[in-house]
Amino acid sequence: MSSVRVRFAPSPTGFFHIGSARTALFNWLYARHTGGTFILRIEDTDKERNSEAFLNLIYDSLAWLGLNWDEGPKIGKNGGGDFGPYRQSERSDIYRDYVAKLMNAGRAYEKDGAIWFKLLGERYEVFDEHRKKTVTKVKVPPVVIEDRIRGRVERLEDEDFVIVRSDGNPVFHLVNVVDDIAMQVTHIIRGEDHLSNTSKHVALYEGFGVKPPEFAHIPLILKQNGPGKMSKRDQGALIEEYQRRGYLPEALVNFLCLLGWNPGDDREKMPIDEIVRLFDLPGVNQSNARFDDKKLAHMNMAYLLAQPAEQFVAQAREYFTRCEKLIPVAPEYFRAVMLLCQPKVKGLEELPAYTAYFFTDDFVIDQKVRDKVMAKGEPKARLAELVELAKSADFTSEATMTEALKKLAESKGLGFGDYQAVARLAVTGTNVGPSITGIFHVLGRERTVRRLETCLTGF
RNA sequence: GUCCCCAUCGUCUAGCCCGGUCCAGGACACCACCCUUUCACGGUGAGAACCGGGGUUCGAAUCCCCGUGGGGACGCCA
Repeated sequence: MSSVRVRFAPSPTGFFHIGSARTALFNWLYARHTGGTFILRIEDTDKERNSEAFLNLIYDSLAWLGLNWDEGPKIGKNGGGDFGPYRQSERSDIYRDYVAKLMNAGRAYEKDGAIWFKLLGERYEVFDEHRKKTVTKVKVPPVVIEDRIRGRVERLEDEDFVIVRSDGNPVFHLVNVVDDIAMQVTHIIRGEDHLSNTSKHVALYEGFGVKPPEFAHIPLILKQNGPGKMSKRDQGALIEEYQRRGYLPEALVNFLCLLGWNPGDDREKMPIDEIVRLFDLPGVNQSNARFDDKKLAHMNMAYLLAQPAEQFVAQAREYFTRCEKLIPVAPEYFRAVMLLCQPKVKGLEELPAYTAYFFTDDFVIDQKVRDKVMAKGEPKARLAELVELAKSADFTSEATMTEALKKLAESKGLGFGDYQAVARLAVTGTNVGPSITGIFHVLGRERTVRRLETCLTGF
């Protein structure tokens, strides 16, 4: 195990979204790539907005994405570690000690009931037009941030800032830095929105007399439509939504890592082991990336298509169960239906509607399609021929059905196409779906005959 | 308003660090054609970009400066 220690430090104050997931992912990838340690730390110092439900959502989402943590709150196989507790709400004593250190060193003072971090330098007052008030500034040299992705960044941090609120609770900047020191974090990989906080953090490290860790500020994910970064309120922003809709986590992870990182060549679909092997900080981009749900859907389809048969069936079953669409049928029948449709759908969420007619005779008939099919050729005659065929044909496999239907068409001097549309309408009610002979085979003789006859009778 | 970051097809991006092999490559999306049993998948092809202006250089997508545009931060939120 290398000495690299990275952390993902979410706060349970809202839904877990794409941006957080990618920050977690990049940290996880870096830890796995370097053989280091991935720490999960819960930044729950905002008592007003914390919720246990959001906390559980973080655990669930990370687990679903496969981002296991080595140290952190102990959940299942994850967690534990020598630097706990890993919830900031349980670390008050530690913060108190560190604040005392600053006080003793003359680097913190009390004002208005709060504790402020003290910058070293000559003080002067100035009126801030934007904030409409007079503020005390300190003459200090700019803070230098050596960022692994941005390079050298300079920023002036010239005002004292609050580190402990008047209610006694420490603020983000303080606890973030204290915990990173206490947990011996070596690399801080976080969103670029934190870049301007970093000058405060570097000042605090200096105040504690500790060399800051490596910083790596990754680009932000921009919302698909409209301006600005993606937030939890945006369309498609929530991880739980993808989970609910039956997206494959591998696909989402693969898509996410390509937002702001690339392997340096044209490869896109890669197994996670390969991504771990290739991922490194120099490969991370500097510019923000716009979220594209079409590309994600495509990635999901690619993964679905490549799924081994039994795994796909299991996933389909789980999805049907979860959204209460599972109709009690023989497992072999369910399996046959799913495998017939696997190459046809873009996602698991399409499956229930796409396969509905396999599970009920009372399926919806698309009237537009019906009118169209019935208006062309001699659908009634074809239907009658199909009924006879279905009564006698060999339903053993899709191939035997195809053979039988081809033979019928040939004997009438017609083509496969002359039967396909009307047959499909009769047994499925639509004009889209898998191979019609595949449907016959899966449906079996009894159902096929019944549906063809019903349609014929309905003329 | 101040400060910080960024800038290649509509989108994600390769190329940029180490200037010439780039009249800029791939993927998604879009369009056409092929395959075909409908719809997809797949295959082939088309259209589509170096933000603008200055410099440096024999030569710049690549280096420098300015402008513009995009993003972020300016809380006793995280």
